[in-house]
Amino acid sequence: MPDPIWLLIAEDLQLKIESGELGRDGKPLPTELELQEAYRASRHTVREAIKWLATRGLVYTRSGQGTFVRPRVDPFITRFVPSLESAQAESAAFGVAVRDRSRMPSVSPPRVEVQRAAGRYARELRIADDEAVVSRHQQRLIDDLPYSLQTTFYPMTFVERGAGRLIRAEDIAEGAVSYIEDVMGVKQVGWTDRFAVRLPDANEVAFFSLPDDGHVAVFEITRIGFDESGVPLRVTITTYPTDRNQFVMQFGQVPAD
Amino acid sequence: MPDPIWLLIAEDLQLKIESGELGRDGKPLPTELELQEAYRASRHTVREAIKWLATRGLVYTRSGQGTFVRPRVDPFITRFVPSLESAQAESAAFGVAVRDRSRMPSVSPPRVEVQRAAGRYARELRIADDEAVVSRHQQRLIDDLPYSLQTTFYPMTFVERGAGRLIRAEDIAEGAVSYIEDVMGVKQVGWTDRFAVRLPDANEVAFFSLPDDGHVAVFEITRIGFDESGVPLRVTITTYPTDRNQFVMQFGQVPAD
DNA sequence: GGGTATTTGTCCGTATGTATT
DNA sequence: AAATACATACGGACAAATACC
Repeated sequence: MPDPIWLLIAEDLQLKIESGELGRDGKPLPTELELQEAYRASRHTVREAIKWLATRGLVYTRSGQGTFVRPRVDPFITRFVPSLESAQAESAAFGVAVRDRSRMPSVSPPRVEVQRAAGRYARELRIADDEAVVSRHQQRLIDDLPYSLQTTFYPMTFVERGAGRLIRAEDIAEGAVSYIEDVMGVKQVGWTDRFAVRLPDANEVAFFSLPDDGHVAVFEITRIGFDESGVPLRVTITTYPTDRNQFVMQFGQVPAD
Repeated sequence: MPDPIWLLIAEDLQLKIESGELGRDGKPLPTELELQEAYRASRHTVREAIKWLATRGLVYTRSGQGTFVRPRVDPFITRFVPSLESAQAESAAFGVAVRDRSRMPSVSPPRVEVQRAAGRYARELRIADDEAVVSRHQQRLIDDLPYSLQTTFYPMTFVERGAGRLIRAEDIAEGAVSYIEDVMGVKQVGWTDRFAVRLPDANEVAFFSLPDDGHVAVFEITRIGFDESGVPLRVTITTYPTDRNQFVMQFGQVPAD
């Protein structure tokens, strides 16, 4: 069984794209009609070839305009530094990760909600299934470009115990973790990070301007912070597009770049 | 502009799949002919709907059999423990991560090659662009199921300096990092891990039995180990399918699960 | 702003090949 | 060997988006 025609066309186009013969400098690929004639195939067959390239992220099509080669983005690298000196350092990690590249980080005002803990968050916060939690959702940008979406869940009891700013829709400049330590004396002494990859939801597709064919997934990083007695004090879920983000962690003794 | 018909069909099928109305217990979805009649659409339109579901990983098709709901896999969680006591602990991390779940890890005999360092590895190992490196490639399995593909690059000078087993196509049971320390006195005191996500190559598609529509990406984790003087001594690249793997790291003081 | 040409998107029909049972 | 179901490929028609004059 030989390869189907659409695959031969797709692989030929891929070669010509990667060699630079096609699609240079944002120039569109040949139109479907031109490809039909060049490969002596039906439009359907040509479109299948293009679709194959598109689901692999090599090209994208714009209705009425043509097919374009997706420019390669150089990844943004986020460093997770295990700076254990203080919880505050971690809180400010967003700024730290960015500032040294002379880029401008910013965050949206948070969207604050109070809700019953769904199964997952109840389990991770180790509270009862119907207990209330505060969620704070923020968009984070770098140079006004979307960078990540972040939602943090706190037990609603924290508000009753004095951390009233958690339910205000205002940014907590010093970091919510520091704030909680200041007003409640509950100190975060460690955390776990869980890395997963999943398809983006509609919100993420819109915020990150992801292609709607679902071929770009997102990192979902779940951070659970613990206090001195090993009780979870917050769950933070942050998502980043996988096509333009990488993460670096270091352990032990590592030269300073 | 209303949604196209194929999208309406796709979303309707998605609902019926998620509610369990379709595809339970490995039962195939209705055939294309049945869907044509049910939605009064052409076969092409029905197939577009199925393709949309397939590129999102919800279903897969088998020629001559039908369309099936992709069963959700519960993710395998790999813990990256910052056990700094010794480099050896890290070397044996594969076994550690797995053993406590009463599963059986195994590794293939390595495929060993000597090659000139390509741009990337030369830069990461901080050696000249045309210097020779040893690469050791292994398949790692858990319960005889594919788990990860791993390639480690060492400077060829290590072999000349006494680490002869690096170019033997045999597993180094105590871990190559320990071996290097034993015979050369070069000790790994730290490392960096870089997490990236990319499309699988043909090797990875075959080894992990990934769908060939490219909708399942792989984690590519690059670990660079450093000795006491901050010189890189190896670069290890490990890939895992993103659809069934998650990674957990912990910092500071965290309760013991 | 409006009209027109270009290009991709959607949708239909049909025929034949290939894989599986 | 036959039946079933998906895969490939051809054809045509009209709609929608975009660019350009």
